[in-house]
Amino acid sequence: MKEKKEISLEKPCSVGKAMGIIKGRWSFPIIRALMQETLRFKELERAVFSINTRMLVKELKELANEGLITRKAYATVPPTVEYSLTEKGRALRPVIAEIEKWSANFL
Amino acid sequence: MKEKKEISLEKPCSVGKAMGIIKGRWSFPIIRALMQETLRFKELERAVFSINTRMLVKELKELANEGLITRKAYATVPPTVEYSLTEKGRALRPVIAEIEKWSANFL
DNA sequence: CCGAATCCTCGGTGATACTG
DNA sequence: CAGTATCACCGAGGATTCGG
Repeated sequence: MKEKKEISLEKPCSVGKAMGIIKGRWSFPIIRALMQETLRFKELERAVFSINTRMLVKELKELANEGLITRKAYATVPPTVEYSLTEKGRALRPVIAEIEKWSANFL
Repeated sequence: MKEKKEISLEKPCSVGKAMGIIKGRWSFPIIRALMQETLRFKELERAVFSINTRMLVKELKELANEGLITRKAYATVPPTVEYSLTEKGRALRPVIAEIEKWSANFL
């Protein structure tokens, strides 16, 4: 199923694979929003400015698939679903920190 | 000129702008190749595995435009063009380092 | 050797309406 | 509230050829 292309993005230097995961337009914004606290779907939709439902769903699914976030659904009415970062996801904090540092210095 | 869309990618958190620069599929591979040494066009084409001419030209232009790399042409025959990182470009080293660290731990 | 110029494909993204 | 379902678009990316 899916059978992604998985051509060698470059030398075997691991950065390529990582970028393959966090390359999306919304990956970092979402991760960043969850970095502070667990959020529900609607809260995320508001927190990540200008994203729409479809993209949010899609990204959340991908991120969950990569093991960066956890989806927890409660059988309440109305439904409640909470998203939070996994260890793997939280481990991206230093990466984001470095990017922000770079942005601050050169942008 | 150009007048990029520049809609607010997310909250004003700077990560968005940075990602806008390094999001391309080839940005990091190229930067990484140049991190070690100055390279000529053809050398780059070989160093960045599986890239093609057009993409290399395009990316180099964009990166030069963003001030990440420097293009230096010599009027020799045959022509010689060397690309090297600027300060701004080299400053991405810690970012890449963090990504590699993350990759090593979680991929 | 170093690109510029074309043509084309495909997936990421967006808007909107609908459902459990 | 938390998604699914469709339709449509645009630009990044690729293959190839041509020029200085």
